[in-house]
Amino acid sequence: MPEIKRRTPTGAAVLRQDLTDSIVEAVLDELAEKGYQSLSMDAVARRAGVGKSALYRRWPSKLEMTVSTFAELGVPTASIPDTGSFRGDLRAVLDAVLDWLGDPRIGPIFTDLLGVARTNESLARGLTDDIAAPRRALGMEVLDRAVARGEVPPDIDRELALDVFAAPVFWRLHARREPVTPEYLDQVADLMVKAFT
Amino acid sequence: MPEIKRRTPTGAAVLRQDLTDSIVEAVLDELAEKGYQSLSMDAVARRAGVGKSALYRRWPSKLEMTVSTFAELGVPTASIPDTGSFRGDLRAVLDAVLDWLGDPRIGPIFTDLLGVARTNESLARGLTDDIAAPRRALGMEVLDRAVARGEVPPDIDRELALDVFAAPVFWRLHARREPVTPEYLDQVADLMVKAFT
DNA sequence: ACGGGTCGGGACCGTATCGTCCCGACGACT
DNA sequence: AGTCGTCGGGACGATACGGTCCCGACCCGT
Repeated sequence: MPEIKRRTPTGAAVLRQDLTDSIVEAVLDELAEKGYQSLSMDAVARRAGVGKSALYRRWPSKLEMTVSTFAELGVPTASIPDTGSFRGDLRAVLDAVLDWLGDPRIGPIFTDLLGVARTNESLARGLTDDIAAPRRALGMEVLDRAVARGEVPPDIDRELALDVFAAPVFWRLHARREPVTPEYLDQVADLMVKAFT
Repeated sequence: MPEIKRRTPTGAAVLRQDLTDSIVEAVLDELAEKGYQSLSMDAVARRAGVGKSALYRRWPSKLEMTVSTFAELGVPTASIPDTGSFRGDLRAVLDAVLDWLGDPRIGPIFTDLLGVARTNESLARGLTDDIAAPRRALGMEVLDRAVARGEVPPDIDRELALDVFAAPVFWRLHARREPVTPEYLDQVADLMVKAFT
């Protein structure tokens, strides 16, 4: 008696977007749980409920799959609304940073990939170009507005300013592993306003 | 004709310190080059010029070897000298941070282990207790002195202050992968003085 | 003099992983 | 109606790695 193969109808002569989506989700979940190095292609396929072939039809390797998957997390960067004051804008920036780095998937993945990027140039470039750059652009707008309002001197070092905005949140969250509260962000905002105006 | 074994005289009934030392160096080198996950016990043994047995005579596993090795990097924490002013002390703190995080071996290893610590509680505790805590204590002294001098209000949030001291250096160096210059530290110090006094 | 523990070296085992290949079933486009 | 490329599934190969074990050589303290 032959083995009965029971399987739902599938596929056509084109990559199915819904499968691509669920693979991407599976990659992010695995990445968040295990980290890049411990992420296994079999586990991703299992989690996504697809065959391993489906993975290799889309990406040539684990690395390219990871990079391109994570890079898409960089896309949804909404502009920071003009709150009318530097203090208000800055606080909104900090919230946005926390939304991102504090996300239970994104934060850990980012921290993990930071370590991997060290020995992987293409991943490092992905982080810088696809992730960091668009976000820094948002902060830059805020600084420009503050200067235009006359709240901040025009000669400040913008790069430095962006560094000190984001760095404490990351540091506290993922290096010190302590929670970041709204009160913490309030304090950071107060400090920065004092430092930059 | 039997194989001729040529080997320098070795060992006695006690662990040889010189071997332990060269193993530790090999671990740090491998860690800096490959990261924890890609560090192989065979590679460490080869690099140190010892047998793999020598490793397992000293530590029960790769993880314990790594943690205890890296923890020793936390030892040499010289106190920050009293420069007479908050600005001066703070600048010295920033230099110390850069000395540590900017070290070509320590910085990369730290960044790497940050990612690994995420899924490894004992390594996370090692980082916090053996590495972070003693260093934060140094910064705390500086804050105490500044308060005693009357340069800084006594009610500031010390934890927050320490965060914003160290975070920018790490962020710039290992997240953004941009160099940190003395001028950069000068600017950070200026900002912090303005923010905290 | 001797025994216990270390030395380098290497064989070995179990396991995990990436990536390839093949299969029968299937569906959209020509 | 046919063709082409996808679908899940699984077998497979090659490789690498952590950890264990054993060996003969060696030396220090007793």
